[in-house]
Amino acid sequence: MPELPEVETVVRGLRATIVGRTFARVHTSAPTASIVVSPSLPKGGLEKNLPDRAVLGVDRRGKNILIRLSGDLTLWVHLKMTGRFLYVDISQPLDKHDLAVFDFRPDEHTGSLHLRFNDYRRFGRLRLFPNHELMWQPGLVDLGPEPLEIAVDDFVALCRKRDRMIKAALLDQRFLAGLGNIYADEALHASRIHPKRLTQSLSRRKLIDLHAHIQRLLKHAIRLMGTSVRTYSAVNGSPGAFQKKLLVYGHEGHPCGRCGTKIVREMIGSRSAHYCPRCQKPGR
DNA sequence: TGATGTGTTCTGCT
DNA sequence: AAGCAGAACACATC
Repeated sequence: MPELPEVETVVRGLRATIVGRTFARVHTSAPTASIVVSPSLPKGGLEKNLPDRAVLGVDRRGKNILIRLSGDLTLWVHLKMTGRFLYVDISQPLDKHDLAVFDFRPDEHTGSLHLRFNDYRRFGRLRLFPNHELMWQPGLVDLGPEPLEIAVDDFVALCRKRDRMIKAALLDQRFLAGLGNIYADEALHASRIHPKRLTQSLSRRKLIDLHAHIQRLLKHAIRLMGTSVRTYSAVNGSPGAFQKKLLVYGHEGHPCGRCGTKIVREMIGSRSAHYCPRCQKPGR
C-alpha cells in the first residue's frame, strides 16, 4: 500500500534512473483498464506514443507519480495497492505481472537495464495525457493540499471547515493528498486522538499537534525509504525500513509502546483503524 | 473450489 | 450539500 513516503521514494528512484533518457521500444501486456491513453493522441497505446520522447522530470502529487515527457505529455501513474516500478537487467525473465516494459535509448552509464511496471492485482494505472488535458482529470484536479507543504494555520482551518470523523478526513485525498491507512493511524496515535473524533471537536492545540506529527512521520518515513507492506519496494527493489517504526498499524493485540494497553483494530468508516483504547480516548 | 482480505475511488443513499 | 456505507476493482491466499 504505497502512501506518500513510498511514492516519494519511487519518484526519487525514477528521477535517478530515467530523467534525461529517451524512450525506445515499449511493450505492454495489460488489459485496457490498466493503461489509458488520451483519445486525442494517436492510436496504438504507449507502444506508439512513448518511443522517442525524453523524460524531462518526475513529480509527485499526493500518491500520484507524474512523469513529464517532451512534447507536452505526462505519463500519470497511480500505484494503488500493489503497483511498482522495477529497474532491472533486460535478461531477467519477465514476470506474468509485468504489465509494461520500457526500454530506453542506450547511454554510457546504464548498459542493459530497463524499467518495468509490475502489478499483480492490476489496480494500478498508467495514463498518458497531453498536459493541458491532464490538469482536468478527476483524481488529480480534486486533490487536497500536500501534507508536507500545508501551513499549520491552513491545516487548522481545513479541519474547522467541515465536521467529520478525523480518520475519514485524513484518508480523503480531497482533504489532504497522500495519507493512507498506515500514516493516518500512526499520526492519530502519536497525537493521542481517537479516530472517530469529529474534526470540529478538536482543539486548536490538538490540531497543531496532529499537523506536526503528520509532517514528522512522513519525513521520517521518507528518510527510511518508506514502509514495506507486502509488495511495495523502491525502484531498485530494496524494501523500506520504516516498518520497524510503526507503533499501531498491524500491531493489533500488541501492547501500546506508551502505556502497554493492547492495540485494537476496529472498522471505522468502513476502513480498519488501529489505535490504543487508553491513549486515544473518544472523549478527548 | 470458493470465500475472504486488501486500499482507493466511485456510486448511490440519507 | 456533504458524509457515509457499500461496491468494484483483480488477484493471492487460505
